[in-house]
Amino acid sequence: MEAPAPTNANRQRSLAEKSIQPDVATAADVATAANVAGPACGGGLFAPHVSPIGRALLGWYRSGNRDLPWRRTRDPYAIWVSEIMLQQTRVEAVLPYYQRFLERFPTVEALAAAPEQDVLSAWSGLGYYSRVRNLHRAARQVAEAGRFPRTYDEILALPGVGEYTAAAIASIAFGLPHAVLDGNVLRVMARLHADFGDIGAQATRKRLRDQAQRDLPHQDAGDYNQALMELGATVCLPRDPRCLLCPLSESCRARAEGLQHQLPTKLRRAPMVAVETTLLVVTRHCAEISAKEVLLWQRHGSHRMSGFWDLPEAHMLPGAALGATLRTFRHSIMNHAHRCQVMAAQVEEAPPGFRWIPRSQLPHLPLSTMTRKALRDLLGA
DNA sequence: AAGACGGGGCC
DNA sequence: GGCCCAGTCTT
Repeated sequence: MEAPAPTNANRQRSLAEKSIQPDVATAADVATAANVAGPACGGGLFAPHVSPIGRALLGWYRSGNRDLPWRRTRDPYAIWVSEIMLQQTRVEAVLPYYQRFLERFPTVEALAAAPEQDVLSAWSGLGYYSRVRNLHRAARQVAEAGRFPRTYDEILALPGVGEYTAAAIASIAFGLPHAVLDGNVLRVMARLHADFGDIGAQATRKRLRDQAQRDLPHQDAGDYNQALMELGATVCLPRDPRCLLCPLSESCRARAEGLQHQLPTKLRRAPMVAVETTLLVVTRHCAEISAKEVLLWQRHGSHRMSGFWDLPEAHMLPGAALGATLRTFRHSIMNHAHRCQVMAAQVEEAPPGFRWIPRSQLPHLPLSTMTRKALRDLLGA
């Protein structure tokens, strides 16, 4: 019982928002409308109508789900942070970052007040760094406004918050009846309804979102959404659907026809591009501070990974004296497969745009993972 | 509608 | 090496 029953005010607000929902009226809508119209029903004396699928899903979810830190809070800020981190990122990858980030920036005001470099540094390694820049911007907006947005439309208006995240925050933090549509829900819905449409196409996504919305129990929107995602993450797996463990197997059309392995349909995909990269580790010993320094440059502007520090590539320092090859490694970024060669090098002085960074500073800087790999030996103790 | 945007884990 | 992941924003 971690989630308190939605208040009557919540239900009123939900109804008011129905107009922005593209779905058609369903039995669940009618049931909710009846509850709001009638006397307040405390303690679930008059249980609203819940579809068989919604009931099965909630029963399964509540009988045991993963104990995740963002499921232990009702703080909209904490839930918001978790949802941004979880965009295109696995739960296991998020866990170590989430706790640390919230300890460092425990409130939206703390995040708003923090310098950009600190925020980037706390996100460093998680990827998709525009997420954290938008999160930071949004935190400043919220702090400025003095209140956290409380409707789907207000939440959606925050930078970095799209339809998925707005529905997730609205339902999980505020109990509003908005179905989420993420990769998990897409897969579960495509199988459940044996829908062979390309899940990258808008028409298919709208169809599947409507299906998810149709079975959403308006009193338990947050748990329903999390149950659907939990099902996709632990049972309705991409390659190996565990239909024998699935609470929806009786209702699943793909399962009935033995098509679960052929769904969902995904069409487009960018071809990989091979890239040869030579990174230079240029060091010097600074007598003044009696420390080893390394030559780095910082990305600026609206380009990718703005604010991050990088090693120079060989073509950036045509005058450098190249030394030994320190190591080689592979690193893939999106559809670019880098083969990286790390070489020692020397320069007379730092060229324009470059700075000498003391080795002790490295752990506190925003560094891409490719740079971390190249600097492994200098980053260690 | 198509591209860009990180990184890691799995086969 | 390809696929997938609690997506969003910009052309």
